[in-house]
Amino acid sequence: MDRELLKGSTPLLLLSLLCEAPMYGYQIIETVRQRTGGTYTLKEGALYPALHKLEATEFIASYWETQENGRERRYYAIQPAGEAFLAAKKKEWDQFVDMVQAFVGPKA
Amino acid sequence: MDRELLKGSTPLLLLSLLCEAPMYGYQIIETVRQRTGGTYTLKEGALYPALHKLEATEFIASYWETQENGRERRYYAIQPAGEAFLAAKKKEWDQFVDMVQAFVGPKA
DNA sequence: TGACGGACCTCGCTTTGCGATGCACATTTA
DNA sequence: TAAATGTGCATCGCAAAGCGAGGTCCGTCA
Repeated sequence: MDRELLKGSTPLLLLSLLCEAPMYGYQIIETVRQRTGGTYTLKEGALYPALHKLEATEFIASYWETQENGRERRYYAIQPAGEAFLAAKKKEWDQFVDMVQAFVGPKA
Repeated sequence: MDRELLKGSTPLLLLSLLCEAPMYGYQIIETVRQRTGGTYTLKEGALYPALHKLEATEFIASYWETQENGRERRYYAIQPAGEAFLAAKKKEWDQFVDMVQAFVGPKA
């Protein structure tokens, strides 16, 4: 998968996922990898900065949770502002797809 | 339109357009602007470098043509290798759209 | 003890679009 | 005739974002 295509779609993916349930970083990577059958492996160098940026703008919030074995995980949960932003981003995404498809033709 | 989304889709757009007919730079910009109803204005700073790169890899070829009034235009035409590349890119694009839609849900 | 995997993160590089700017010449308008 | 607009090419420095690589800590299991 051409990485350049991914640019800009990461926040959309992240917010969509977190809209289902709060998740922690490693879990997000694994979920994406599994759901795409391995075609898309979200990289840590892309994930964490994106997550932190989303948190800085208060579209998501994070909290640490301790597991039974004593280890910690940082969970991220979507916030109301994040849901609104997600809705807007999704609209933009649909427009974008329509636009490109107007040039390359619809999916074969 | 979020410019980050555009990244990576420019070669796809360009090759798709040139697959219809040879075009010159300014014409490409105008065509895109008109077909999208103004929502997407391809910028010169994005267009020319992309065009030149496509030419360097021999996916497209260029030639100068003199108009009746004496002015010159640089036309770009798709090459066989470019058509093959376009087909591959389009497949990748379809996959990409499917992938994202698997997360955000289908178009409303 | 040592390897593996879970889990967090950062840093420098590259790519790419954008905004600004520049140049040259034709046509239109004041 | 002079100025403004439009056509047409192009480059430069900047910002954003993904990537690869690297780093740290800790639990588990052989």
